[in-house]
Amino acid sequence: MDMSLQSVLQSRLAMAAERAGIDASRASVTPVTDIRFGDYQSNVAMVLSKELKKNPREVASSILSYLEVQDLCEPPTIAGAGFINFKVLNTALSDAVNAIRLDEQLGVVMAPHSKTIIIDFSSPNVAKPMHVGHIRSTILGDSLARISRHLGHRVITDNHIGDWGTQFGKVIYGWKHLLNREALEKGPIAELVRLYREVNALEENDPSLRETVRHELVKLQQGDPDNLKIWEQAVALSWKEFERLYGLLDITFDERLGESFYNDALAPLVERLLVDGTAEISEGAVCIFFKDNPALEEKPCLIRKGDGGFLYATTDLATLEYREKRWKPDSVWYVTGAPQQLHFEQVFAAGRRMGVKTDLSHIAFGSILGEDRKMMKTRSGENVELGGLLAEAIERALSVVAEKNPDLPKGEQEKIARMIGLGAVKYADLMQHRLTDYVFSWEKMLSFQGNTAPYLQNAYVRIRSIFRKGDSEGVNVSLSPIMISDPAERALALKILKFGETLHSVMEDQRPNLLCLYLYELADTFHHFYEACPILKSDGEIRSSRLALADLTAKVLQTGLSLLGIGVPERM
RNA sequence: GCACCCGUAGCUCAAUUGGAUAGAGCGCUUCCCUCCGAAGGAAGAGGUUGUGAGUUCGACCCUCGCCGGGUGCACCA
Repeated sequence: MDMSLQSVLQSRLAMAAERAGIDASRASVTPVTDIRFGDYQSNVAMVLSKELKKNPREVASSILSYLEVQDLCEPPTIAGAGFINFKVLNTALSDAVNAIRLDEQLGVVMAPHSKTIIIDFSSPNVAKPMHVGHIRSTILGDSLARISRHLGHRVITDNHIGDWGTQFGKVIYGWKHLLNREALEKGPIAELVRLYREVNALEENDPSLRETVRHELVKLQQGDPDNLKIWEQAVALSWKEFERLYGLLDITFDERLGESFYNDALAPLVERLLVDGTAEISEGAVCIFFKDNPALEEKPCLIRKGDGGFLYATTDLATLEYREKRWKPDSVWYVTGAPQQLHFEQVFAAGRRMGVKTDLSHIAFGSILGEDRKMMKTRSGENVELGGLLAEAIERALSVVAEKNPDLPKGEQEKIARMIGLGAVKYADLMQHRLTDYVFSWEKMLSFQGNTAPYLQNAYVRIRSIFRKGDSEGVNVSLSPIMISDPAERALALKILKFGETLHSVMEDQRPNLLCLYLYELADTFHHFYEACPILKSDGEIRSSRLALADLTAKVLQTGLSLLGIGVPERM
């Protein structure tokens, strides 16, 4: 499968335009906005009429006079201001859907140039629990990685965890004086957090302690063996808990190079930039100024503090250099929240100053809000922990499954509940435009109605149940060629053909919400088909054709959801 | 003060990147289970796309000015 129906029409149109002596490079064909106009439409004539200084309808008609598509559709028409409309023949539509059925990629065309893309996401902090703040980065980053890979790109996912912060002064002091071994084994991160808080409180009461705690941090940074050992254990214990959550979410990383990995590179990097004149000292700090960039003119990028310490940006630049050298990427995507935009503008500008040519993107996203429309927090004002949140999602899903399907064995109910609960959390996040803040609502994300994961999973389950039913009743459920004739079949077939294009449009702006929208429309279109066209109750070729169409729909649903990191159960 | 993001139906959000009469879900009003899962479907009400100009065949989308909300802005990450 190398050409979709849409792209065939597009290239025919381009050929016709060329013969008409018109620049054909921008000839594009898209699905119609309204079924009354046919199946596909093109607005080339209107786009080009401006520069040709001709009437758009005239341009359209001159293109049409050279257009040969009689094997694919009815004679194209000119409508409105100069749209060219296509109504695909049932035979051509049937052929196109049958081709997709036999294609492992379901009609998805590989990206013409495979790129190396590094995706930097999730990045929790050691000795702290993962919380809602990490949800979007983790889910969005994972989905983008899956989609990029599916389109044939070489993807490197890297979890740049915060394993080298100032918090370690407190953690180490606490470890030495206040550690509860038993608690550490039961819940490592909870115990590390307790140590951190307790030391914090002690410092409040006894400011003289502050110096001692700071000294523990300095010792760590200077390589003190005892402190290093404590640090290593804290990192390892934290990783264990992170991995449990990633396992639950079915998310993996190719690399896990945290901030500490770049420690040794920081001092030489700053020195080098000072020597070659990229950076300069200002008010005691080492800065990179951007005098040629009006937006950043007064926003220098600080890479070393007055006291000699390094900053967030320093590590990011060292990381960027390392990645350049090791992977020679075409793109690096940083999946972090919108508030960090200025920071990345500075880092990217500094990177370019250092000669980095790679395409660097900040894949920004909005915040998760509580029902009160303020940043989501617990009642006591703390961050909501991811582990607890996922557990609650599964628990809520389980009670729904147990209620609706009490006959299923307990073990299967739990398995299904995991898919529904985790799918709901992921989908609620991904279905929205990434830049808008979104309001977290259990009720909405777990609803079986509307644009939710459970609704889509249910559409899949419903199709599977047709086959189970057919099997049990001895109906022949073998699949034979799809023959499109009914309007509901046409609509479903056209929607299925749109799958590949949708994935490419997601990549244009890193927006999985377009895939969510597509899958929802697909499920919706299937339900129309399901109402209008009896499947098991029809006979012969029509039944096997409709079964095949339903089966193909299920495959696209399953594949699409898997690209969002969401699984489908066989029943629910 | 400056910069960035966002203002779309009562609520939560879309809109194929400048295309045809701005679409869904929730909620509301009516219908449809002797019929493949009603966990579904059909129909209806609901809009000056914050606001005022501009650009053009055509604007939710692009430009400029306002209004309202959020976030960030030199030694945290």
